[in-house]
Amino acid sequence: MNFKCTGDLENYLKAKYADAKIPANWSIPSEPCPQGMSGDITLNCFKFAGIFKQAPDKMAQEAADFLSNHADVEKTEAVKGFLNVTVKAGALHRDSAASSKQILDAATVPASERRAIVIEYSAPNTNKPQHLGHVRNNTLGMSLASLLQRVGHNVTPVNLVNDRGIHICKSMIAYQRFGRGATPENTGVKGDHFVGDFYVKFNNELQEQLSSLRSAKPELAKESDEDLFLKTEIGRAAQTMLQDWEAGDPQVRSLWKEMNSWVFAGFEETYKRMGVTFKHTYLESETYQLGKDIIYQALEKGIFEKREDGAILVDLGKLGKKVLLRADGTSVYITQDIGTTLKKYNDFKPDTQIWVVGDEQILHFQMLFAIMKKAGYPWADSLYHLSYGMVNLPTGKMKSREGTVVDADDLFDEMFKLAKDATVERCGENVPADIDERSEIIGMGALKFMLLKFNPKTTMMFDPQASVKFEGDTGPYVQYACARINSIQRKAAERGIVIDAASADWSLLSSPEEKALSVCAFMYPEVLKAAAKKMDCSVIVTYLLDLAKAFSRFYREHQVLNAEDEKIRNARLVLCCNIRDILADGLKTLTIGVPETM
RNA sequence: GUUCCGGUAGCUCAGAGGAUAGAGCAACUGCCUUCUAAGCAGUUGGCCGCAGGUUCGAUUCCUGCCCGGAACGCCA
Repeated sequence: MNFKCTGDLENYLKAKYADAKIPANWSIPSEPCPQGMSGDITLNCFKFAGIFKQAPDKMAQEAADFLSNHADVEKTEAVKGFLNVTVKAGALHRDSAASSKQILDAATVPASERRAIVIEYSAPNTNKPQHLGHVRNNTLGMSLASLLQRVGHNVTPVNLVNDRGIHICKSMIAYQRFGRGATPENTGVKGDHFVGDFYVKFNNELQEQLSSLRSAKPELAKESDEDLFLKTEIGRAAQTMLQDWEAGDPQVRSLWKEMNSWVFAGFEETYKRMGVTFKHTYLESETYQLGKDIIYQALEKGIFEKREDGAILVDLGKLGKKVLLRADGTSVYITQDIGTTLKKYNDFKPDTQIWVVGDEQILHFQMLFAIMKKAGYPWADSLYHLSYGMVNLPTGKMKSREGTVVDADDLFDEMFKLAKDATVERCGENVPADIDERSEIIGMGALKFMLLKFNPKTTMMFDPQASVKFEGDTGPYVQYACARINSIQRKAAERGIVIDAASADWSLLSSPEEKALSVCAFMYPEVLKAAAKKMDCSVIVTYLLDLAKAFSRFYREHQVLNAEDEKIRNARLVLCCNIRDILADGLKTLTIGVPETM
């Protein structure tokens, strides 16, 4: 999308400087004119004066000369290398917010740039329920998948559940000892929490055995918990169970299946509440064997090496050496990732694979990609780790030992309650029938929006106190702008007012607030595409706040339904509905809903 | 020790080789007989970690240093 006047300027410059080397798909980007400057849009001539071998200020002057004679332009003002352009209201709105469809359609990449993308996120362990860290992962993953899909890519979101390993055995051992036939059904406890409680019980018992061990054998007192793990009775029991699991012991497998099924049922509820869906869920228990196969094949080809003790490892040069299989042939963490990566490739033949995983695993993924490359998969170059920072609390890191872990389900409940309280307070006695649905949309919207506000790389601080506020730069602020427009539209319908986009007279909307609103709307396609390119939804969050703010200023200054006359009223109604469409599209892209009223 | 990420307003965070560095929160001041005050307007608040370098121009790029975080497991 472009303004007609700047498009004409482009053609003018191209014709005038016929021998200039103009980049393919070049166009003059229009930016909103900064506060305090006189103009609607700004052309930054520093950016393109070089193409025409002109000094920026001369370029700006030349563009000013051309544009000041353009039918759409009211006035120009060249300041150094910047050109501030005041566009006539009719042309400004016509080229921007006049059609939300045109704006929304422009927010897609050309067919030649569309890719098939597999994006893996969430990747929980099945030994305990999800917490705030997972919520950030889920939110980043689902929003990124949604964004990439929105701009035209073919996206396959997948989950990889870490459903085997020592951590699950810990919960299983504790259940065998302390479970007494309890189930999520007969206790009414959500399945993932139920299993997680036994994980805690295991650790409590382990701590007791560790301290008895340390007091019995003072020479061991200084050794770490990890080093002493196998010296405890319960630690050995867990280890034995893991070996039994790998050996396929039917009883162990049966308990494992049952406890995992409880966890899956619990996760399903959490996912449903967040709106998380996957095209496919991989289980580590089903992919680690493939990883082993790949490793043995590469070993035969001499790509990987076998150490004297039988362990298989690979030399990754700068990244160091990495063990891929232990001496006893059992797999390590990266083994299953090797298998899963190939399986995902075979299943979906993507152009690229993305992993949404925390930044503490940067080296892990560098190694994984290097291993895939070494193993001979040419597509290894297209693999991408979207790493994100941890979530801290005002008190510091979340620590399960100190009980500061913020549980996902609790958090959702809290956000819901806050939204509901706020809504009830506003409604007074007329509590609407859909209060619960509405509160869920607002509460979950506030949470997701807050998590997406930070760019993914940022180690962010989550302040539960501050998060309870739905004022300022929040999801509800943007939802509120939509709800107000919805309300206007409803009232227009009640009064029998027909909104006629085709006959809107845009020249009537010449106030600064109206023009700023349209200029901001104009930016939407570029914002979405830039966000997709950066794989960063915080770009969209910032933009939606800007657009909602522009609307709030407009709303304060101008009457819509009670406008001076019917023509102005109609144009403003069209403008408002189109802004609402963009806001709603942006929120939807972030997987955030919009309540009809607030 | 090596590598990576960060250091911008009291707090949480944007920004970006270019105009006067922004927003929210917090503090203070106004605005609800008018389409929803989850709102709007305003005031206060900045050696953009420090020192060099490149450039017409650096808070942004480069180098060094200081501070904070992370990774460097046959844990996941």
